[in-house]
Amino acid sequence: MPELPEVETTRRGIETHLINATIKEIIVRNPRLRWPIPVDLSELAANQVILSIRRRAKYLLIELANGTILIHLGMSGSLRVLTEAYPAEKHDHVDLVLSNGTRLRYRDPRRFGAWLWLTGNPLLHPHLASLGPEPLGEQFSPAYLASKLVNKHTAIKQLIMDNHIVVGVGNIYASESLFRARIDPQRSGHSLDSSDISNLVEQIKLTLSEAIAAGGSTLRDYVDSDGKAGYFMINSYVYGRTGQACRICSTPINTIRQGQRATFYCPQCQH
DNA sequence: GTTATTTCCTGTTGGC
DNA sequence: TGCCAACAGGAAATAA
Repeated sequence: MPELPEVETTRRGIETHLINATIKEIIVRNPRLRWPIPVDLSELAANQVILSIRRRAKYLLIELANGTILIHLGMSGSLRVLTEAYPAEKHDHVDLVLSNGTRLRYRDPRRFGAWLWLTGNPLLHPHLASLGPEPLGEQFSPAYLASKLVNKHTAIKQLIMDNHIVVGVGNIYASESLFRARIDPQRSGHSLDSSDISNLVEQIKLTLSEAIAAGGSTLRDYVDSDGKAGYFMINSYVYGRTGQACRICSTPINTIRQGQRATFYCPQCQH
């Protein structure tokens, strides 16, 4: 399931193939994603030069002179670059075709993703305007997080997954970061002291940075790959390790549900 | 304003 | 072997 590191790795992987290229057409085989793909997407984008490929939270932004294509991978989406003909398979819903024949192919079995057309400043679009800061940016600091935790009785796990507070921390990295910071995911936001908060901010940044670095080395090939492009997983401390021994203290890892989501933690290490 | 719940979708897994 | 329920999950939409 693509989290921020996967999206950033994807951005880097496709950027070199798309930047400054001209779009010939966009072939939509199935428009039924999270929202319908605009019927006129292809004619809007045709003959436009790709100026940049940026990322905001888990959204990818393909910027053209007359607008922006916004892509979200949902939870099962992936993008590949094809430099030669390759038959589309069942869940290959979209091809963005360049004038040189190269294709950006979108696959998404669960169709939780999105392809939308934005005009004007994409960062002001309703989907992006109310998002919190990027976790790897300077704006996401201990002082900032502390300001967001005042009077918050919600569990810290759910707070760091709230896009209004900080973006890009999904279910996997929320559990991992809290383990690495030795913080019990069930603690309420306001119960964290400044030391906890500094530690948590640092571990979120480190965990995500390491995953991006790992993704760059393990998934460098986004060209003509055989369909597995997109996902990778860090060697987790707690995620998915229910009942297995904690890598630090050997206590069995525990699972609970918070807000309909699985949370994994070590009851011995995390307080 | 804040917080909790529901919804979107389908491939995979486990129980019977 | 087949059937079916449960599960996974980001984030918008809706409810409380």
